[in-house]
Amino acid sequence: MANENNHNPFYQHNHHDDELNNSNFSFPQNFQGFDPSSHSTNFTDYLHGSMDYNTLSKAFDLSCSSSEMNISSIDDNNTKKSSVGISETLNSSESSSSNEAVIQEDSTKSNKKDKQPKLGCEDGDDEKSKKEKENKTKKKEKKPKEPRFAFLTKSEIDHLEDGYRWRKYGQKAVKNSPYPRSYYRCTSQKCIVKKRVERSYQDPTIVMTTYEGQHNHHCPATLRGNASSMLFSSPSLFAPTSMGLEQRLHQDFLAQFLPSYTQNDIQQQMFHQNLPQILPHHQQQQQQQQQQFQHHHDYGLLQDLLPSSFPRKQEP
DNA sequence: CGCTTTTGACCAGCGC
DNA sequence: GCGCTGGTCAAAAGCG
Repeated sequence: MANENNHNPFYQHNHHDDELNNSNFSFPQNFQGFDPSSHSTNFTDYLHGSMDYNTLSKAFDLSCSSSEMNISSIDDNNTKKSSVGISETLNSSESSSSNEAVIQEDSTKSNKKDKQPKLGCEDGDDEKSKKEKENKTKKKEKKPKEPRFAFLTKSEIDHLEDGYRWRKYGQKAVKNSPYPRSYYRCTSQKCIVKKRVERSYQDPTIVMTTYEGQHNHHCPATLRGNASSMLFSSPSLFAPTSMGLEQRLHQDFLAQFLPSYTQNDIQQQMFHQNLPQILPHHQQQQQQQQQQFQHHHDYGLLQDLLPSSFPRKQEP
């Protein structure tokens, strides 16, 4: 890979800029569970902050047929980078033809693993062989992956409130990390959105939240005018331009927001301004969370995770 | 009682 | 084919 930023573990620039989705970034090396050497990701999947997925989807105009952003589309046929690539978003097959219908939301086909109940435990070889046959036939149908967004959040709380209700359905130990990864599913009926939460083992103050899929319902806490949507409604960022996505993110998102907002600032805005009014039953929890957010403006660590060319917060 | 969390088992995909 | 790992299931336990 041609890379003019080899010195920076975070940044991988792809010079083949004819497709937006070639703007690849890797995860910081210090984030376990996302080995940057094997999991490349699009920067658009890797926004810093704690916006919920739908907000982002809207903000990025990430409708399934969006021809503009082409966010995180990676051809499943020719990537196969790893089994866990955080940004390996589906979009099987059609990518050669470009900008259209990029991120397909093929959840109907997808859930082959959601699943065969393993009812009636092992009735013998017949059952087993049946299952094996079924599995073989199913193996050929590749499960399209939902688009994913990952967030780094500096917080002492693993499971951050985002307005949706989640049910934890699994937890796994992360290789080489003392911190487990938790798996959550949206509790809303028929909503297939999932999220994973894990903590960096090198900087335990950083929580990585990965959203997968799109909510098919409104946020239980209808976040009117919340900070996240305000932040992401920047016309300059989301208006179609001839500028590459990476550049736009670079110039607009980071230049506008990061220098003036630490991640904690953003989160605190969200929680302070919106959620307590909308989620009275969660108020106590919110307040507890707010208290646990650190109020310092230690931006250094996050800066370290950013590409070296990104604008930096000015020291006073 | 209903919902959520915990946790061991299971499954699928990938690399060797 | 085998082993490893990530992801998911589902029974049991916990909780309000």
